[in-house]
Amino acid sequence: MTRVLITSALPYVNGVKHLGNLVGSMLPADVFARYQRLKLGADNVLAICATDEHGAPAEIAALEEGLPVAEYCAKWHEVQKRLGESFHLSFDNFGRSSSPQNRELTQEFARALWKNGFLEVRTTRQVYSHADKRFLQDRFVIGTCPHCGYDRARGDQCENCTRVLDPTDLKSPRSALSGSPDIEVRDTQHLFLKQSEFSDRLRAWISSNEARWSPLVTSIAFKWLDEGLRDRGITRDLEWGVPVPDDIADGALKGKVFYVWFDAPIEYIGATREWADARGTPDAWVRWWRMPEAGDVTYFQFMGKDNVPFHTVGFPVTVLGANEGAAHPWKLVDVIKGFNWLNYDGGKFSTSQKRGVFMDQALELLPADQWRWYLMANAPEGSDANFTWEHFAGTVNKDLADVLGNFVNRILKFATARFEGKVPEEGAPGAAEEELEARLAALIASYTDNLEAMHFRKACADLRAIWVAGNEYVTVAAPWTLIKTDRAAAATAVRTGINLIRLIAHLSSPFIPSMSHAMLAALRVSDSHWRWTGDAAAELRHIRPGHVFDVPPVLVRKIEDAEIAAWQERFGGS
RNA sequence: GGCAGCGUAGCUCAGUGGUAGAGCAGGGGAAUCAUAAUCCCUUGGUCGGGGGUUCAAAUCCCUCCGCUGCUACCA
Repeated sequence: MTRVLITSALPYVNGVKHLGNLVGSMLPADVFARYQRLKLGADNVLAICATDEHGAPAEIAALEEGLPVAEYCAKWHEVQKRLGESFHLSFDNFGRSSSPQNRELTQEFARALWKNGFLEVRTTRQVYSHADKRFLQDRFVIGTCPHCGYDRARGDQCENCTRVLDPTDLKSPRSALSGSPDIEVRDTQHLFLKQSEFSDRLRAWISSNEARWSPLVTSIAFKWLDEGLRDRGITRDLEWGVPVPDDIADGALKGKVFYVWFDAPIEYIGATREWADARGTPDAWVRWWRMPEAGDVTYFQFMGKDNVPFHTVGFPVTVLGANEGAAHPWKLVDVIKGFNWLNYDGGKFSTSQKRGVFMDQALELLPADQWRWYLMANAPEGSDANFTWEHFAGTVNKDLADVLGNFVNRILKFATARFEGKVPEEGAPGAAEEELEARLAALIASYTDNLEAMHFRKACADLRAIWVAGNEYVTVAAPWTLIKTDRAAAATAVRTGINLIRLIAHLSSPFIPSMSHAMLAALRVSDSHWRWTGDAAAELRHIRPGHVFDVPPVLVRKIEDAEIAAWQERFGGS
């Protein structure tokens, strides 16, 4: 038996995520997980996500909201978890990087790296603010740019002249948090991960995956390797995070925490442990993550391109370094799927500027499936993609309402009017049905291949072609004409059409699970236990004559021009 | 500044050496079961400009223009 492990890049806990965040990792991970469950069975698939909760941004956002940081994170974790469920994201666990399980694992990884000699203590100089009683990250120090004189330049880069800066370059520096000039440069000690020692191994590993990963992922990874890996600080002078254990460096880093980027990917494992603990099988995580128990697992990671360096360099170094001399090495990722950006009407989605459409707002407008379909059919796979309201409405109306929704409606209404709401038994499949079966077999094969390759746009095009093939069949079979002269032939067309709805509902379920469920419910057919198949002929004979069904309300209502205009107005698109 | 990616039909995008493709929009036809929803056919592009390699270039190389991202303390 083969098993599949899927992780989505962790959304930062800092507020509601926008559609760009959704389509860049969580949504495709869910679609892929749903497909794999249909193929392998739910027990052989594990899909993991979590909120990424540590780091200075969470601390500062909590201050702004007037909440203790732990409460702040708990609150926004719940919000994100609920929104994910509302989007039908079917993660086996949506965890928290601040969990005790992740704390334990992060410390375990750090101890292994320390023991293996891949961590060292270095002294760095950092800005400390007396007023804020904390060390400031470079970008939280502001002052006058020495190059252009801009008086609100940040310590990492001047936004005015774009030059890269060091905080000590700034004239009249002050804290961006309190505005206080009472700051000083202090020595502080940090743990550094010796990434540079892994260059050759990483290059060989990435090269070996070049054929399977996309150019987006490999080109970013090679870029970092070509520029030369630098050792990376993995601790921070913060309160909120996983504490550095005292048994590393003889307690020299007491009171410091690990950098959010060190503990966040470890939460993939942490969230699996949370899952195992919650279901009362605390050892169940081992067979997904430790070799040789996880030898039959293929591990897929989904992420936006900003995350690729951390998943091709940072986390692999953590894993490889901890694995040296280990009896049960950690599972390394097999396939990385990266996404470009989804832009909003020509500009960037922006959390800080509230530009674009956010997950909670989207669901106020339309059901999740409409968004899921649009986003996946136009996923930013090959290059950055662009969201516009007109394109969105056009896609939803044409694909979901006209092609799919109307297909279901026209068959069930006709069958009810002419065959009393039961699957008719007369007639036998003929030329039209054979043609349909052959067409479906070819389309399903292509659809499956594209899902396997995680080519989601192409998979959506195939799925849509399957819906079109359904309409094509109905048009050719024309039961409304046959019913006048050959009731048995009309019955065959109706029976085939109803079975086709069932097959289409199952095939569509990874992308539009709610609509799929509604179709199957109307047919009074169960949506559990169905397995992925290319056997269209058998599927089209599944529902027996005499079976009773319902005509559901319109599956997808069309978006009206007035709504598009109103939404453009409300969200600021053109 | 450096690095990377992109620039293909009105729009959104496939296509990495062998006679330019899909969906939408536009045009024509068929059908009238259905959410006026469908199905078929079809118009439309000197593949950003220029130069080069090749029997052959959207595809490889150079250059210019435009857009985007990254640049290691953003997460």
